Amino acid sequence: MPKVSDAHLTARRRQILDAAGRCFARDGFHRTSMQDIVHESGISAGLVYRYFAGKDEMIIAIVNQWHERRQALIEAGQHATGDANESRDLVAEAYLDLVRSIGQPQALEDLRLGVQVWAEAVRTPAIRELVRRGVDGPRTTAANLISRAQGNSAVPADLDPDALARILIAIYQGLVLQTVWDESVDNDALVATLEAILDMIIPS
Amino acid sequence: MPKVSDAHLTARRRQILDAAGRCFARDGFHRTSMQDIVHESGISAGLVYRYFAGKDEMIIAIVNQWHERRQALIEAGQHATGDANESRDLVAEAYLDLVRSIGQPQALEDLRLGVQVWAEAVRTPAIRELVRRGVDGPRTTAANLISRAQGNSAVPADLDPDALARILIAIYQGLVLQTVWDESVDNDALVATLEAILDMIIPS
DNA sequence: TCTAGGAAAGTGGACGTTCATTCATTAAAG
DNA sequence: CTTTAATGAATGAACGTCCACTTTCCTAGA
Repeated sequence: MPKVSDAHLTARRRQILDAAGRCFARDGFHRTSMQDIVHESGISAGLVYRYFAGKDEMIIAIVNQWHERRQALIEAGQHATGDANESRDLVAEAYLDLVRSIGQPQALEDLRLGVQVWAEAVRTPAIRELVRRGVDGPRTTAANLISRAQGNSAVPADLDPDALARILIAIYQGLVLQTVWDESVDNDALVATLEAILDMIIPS
Repeated sequence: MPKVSDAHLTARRRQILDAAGRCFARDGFHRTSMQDIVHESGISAGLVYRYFAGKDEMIIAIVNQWHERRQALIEAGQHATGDANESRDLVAEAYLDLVRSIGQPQALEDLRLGVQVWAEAVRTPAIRELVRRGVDGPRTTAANLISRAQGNSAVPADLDPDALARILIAIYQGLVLQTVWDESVDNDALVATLEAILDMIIPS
């Protein structure tokens, strides 16, 4: 059948999604018009609707893509050992790497997009579910690790594993906000201090 | 001059602002139409423009109001001692009270609004300045307190005061996000765990 | 190897709707 | 009776989406 290659189709889809991502990061989901995305992508208006049913579907796709990237970032930090029973040091280092990545200039656009996703999750149930699922995995992993460490008496027993996991994630989220508002935040100092704190409450 | 009382004017202004706040918390700034606010407030469209030059000015007013409320919340937690040189326990308790307030059901709408403010700050320079200013005060206060505590050797010297202050604020911000996404988050466990952590890194 | 035909890729102006804002007008207060 | 508060239909711009149309590419028949 006369079609174009599959590679071309996925490339076009990515072309649109990348443009949409840039627009959404810059202006938010609802201050970005379809025309904006059309201009940014260099593609005609009509064609966009061959790849996405509408703006809402594009937003969902962007949110999915964002969480996939986040997941990849977390897994990359674990140095690809493939070990399901991660050690404390491995997970802690992956966490610190994640916090370190906040300070990289090339990550800024991605972080800005993330903040828009977080705000949209407040309003749209489908996106809220995606965000929750994206956070659930890392949280459960961390909580299990902390729980195990408590068994070894390495972590004080009065710390609730799930609560502590939530707090660690909260630190990441809050630092993303502060960095996005003020690029001059000293990320190195944050990481060093966070490392010191981790050593105090979850010694290896 | 034939006018209505000043009290009436400020009441009307608040009537509009309250309605706008409810709409913005529910739908975000840019999915809320002026018609929505008009309906929610029970006031005619034209009258709104006697009190606010336009939608943008209303958003600014809402952001200001939000930070004033936050400031009041923080000061209320310090039990009105009026002491400029706050003690560690006083500030720590104010901080924990602030985190505790996240769990109060009647605060949810306010938190949802806050998340919208944070996202808008990414895009709009004027709002970003307001948000930064709102965070700067508490951060400086906390950093100074930590710095003083380090002088007394109560806090490890390898913790950067400003970084630690940022992390504490980040915890608040992240927990707001998580609570807004999932009301069933166990706030009591969070506060208890956070209290234990505070005792470890900033002993009194 | 060449070419006609069909199917999908791609275009961009048109469409109905919704938006923020205005203004001619009425109601009410002093 | 003058001044201001208050109304809400009107306005034009901008929005998301659609669709009639053109271009491009693959296949089939010679």
